[in-house]
Amino acid sequence: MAVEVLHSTVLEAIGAEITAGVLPAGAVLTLEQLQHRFGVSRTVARETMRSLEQLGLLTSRRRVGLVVRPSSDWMVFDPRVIRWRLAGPGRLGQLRSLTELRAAVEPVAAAAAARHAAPDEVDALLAVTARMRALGEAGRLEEFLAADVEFHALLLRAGRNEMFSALTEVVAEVLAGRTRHGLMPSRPRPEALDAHDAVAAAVRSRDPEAAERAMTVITSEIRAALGDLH
Amino acid sequence: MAVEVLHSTVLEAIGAEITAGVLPAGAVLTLEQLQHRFGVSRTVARETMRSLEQLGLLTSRRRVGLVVRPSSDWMVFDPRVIRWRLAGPGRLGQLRSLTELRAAVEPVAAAAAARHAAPDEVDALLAVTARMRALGEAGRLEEFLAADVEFHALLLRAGRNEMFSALTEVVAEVLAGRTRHGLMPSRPRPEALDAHDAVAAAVRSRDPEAAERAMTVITSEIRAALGDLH
DNA sequence: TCTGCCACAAAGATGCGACCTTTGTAACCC
DNA sequence: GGGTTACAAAGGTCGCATCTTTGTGGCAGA
Repeated sequence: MAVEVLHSTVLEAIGAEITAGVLPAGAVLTLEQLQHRFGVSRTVARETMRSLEQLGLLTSRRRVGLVVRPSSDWMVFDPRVIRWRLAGPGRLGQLRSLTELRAAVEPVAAAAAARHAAPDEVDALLAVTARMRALGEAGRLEEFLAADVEFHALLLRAGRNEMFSALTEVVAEVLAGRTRHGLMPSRPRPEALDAHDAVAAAVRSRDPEAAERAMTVITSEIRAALGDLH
Repeated sequence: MAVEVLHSTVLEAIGAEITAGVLPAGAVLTLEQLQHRFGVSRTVARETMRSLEQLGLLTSRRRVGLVVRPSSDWMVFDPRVIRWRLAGPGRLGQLRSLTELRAAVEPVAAAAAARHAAPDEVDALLAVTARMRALGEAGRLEEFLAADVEFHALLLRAGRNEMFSALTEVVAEVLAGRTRHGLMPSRPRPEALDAHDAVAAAVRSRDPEAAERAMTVITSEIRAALGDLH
């Protein structure tokens, strides 16, 4: 029997319920409820509670129980929270927020990459853009997505800023969520492919301003695709 | 006796040690060690482990123990991790990363605020800038810091983007860290005060571009103060 | 001697039930 | 009516027991 995933099972269930709004802010749970509902021991219930507490989804108060916190307190940068929200009803709003964040960070990260990327990172970047073009033109969306994620991950890491690097998972979730929820054209637009090439080229020629501009093209296009008011 | 902070006591201790590098990546702890070292029960040790695991500071593996993870896996957006790192040896590097992040996000957030701020938020923003000026010119750094934090918090929230809002704590930690670690002038520079006023004014007149420009002045000044190469 | 398989033990994962501490609340007294 | 007190509910901590996984060393065979 898969005895070991108990904690994460409960965590996933409750986490999804809270982020989806099934358990609204102010709702109260108790450890005992968790124990009975999932048939787990107090130990597991407590660990789950701690996890949820860390994610800002609830607070535990003596004599009261586990109180669900308002969404403004959630740790929205946590990949799990992002995944839950992208899977729930607030999907579009979440995608919009994340896209706006990307639009802010990625151009600056691209500029940083142009300054700090190591030679092998530049090579990798160029290789990925070539792969993206091939896969994109072939209409192999699944693999294109993977290459796209790799491109942005490489770029974020190349900037030598741990905060930017940490956004890799966020960007990956956004890209995957966009594809999964049918917000992508059946075939990547040539302009998008060109823009990715331009970013890689700017990084190779160590031109931060050009990298920033090229990345802005990508992000603003995505914003437009989401129907952002701008 | 304050019996209830056990969990957070252990968490703070181990978290600080890992982020400070006292416990390097690959170091191994066991639950039993934690129990003995802090005189706590297995329950508390386990909850602490889960917390640290969530923060990406370690992973637990059967038959091995609790293995410290490399810094690239840490959840560097978590306020606790940020605080620990700002208190440890990596302080300056951390401050630089965070500042670069702010430089990327805050101008865009300011533009968003100019688009979406509610009237009472505009009022609050103007009130805070006035307060900042008064406190700054009076040299009351402690209270100035609080007002500064409030200014940026208001602005980030006014943009109606939960991801930006979530960075409030990050910015607060940076500002507090800067003051605490003596990286602030004994009296805020007039240019900085003017720039804050300009941001608030741009938000009031609903001018996103002006807000973005004014905020860029603030962030690039801070970057310069940190000796960033740009 | 080298290779591969197996048994053992270490350490986490889960479960139980007990007792302690805090704190909301309602009954009670002035 | 207001303040005080006693009760109980729910989390906080503890210790121990059992189960499961998995690294490792030893033994056997080639």
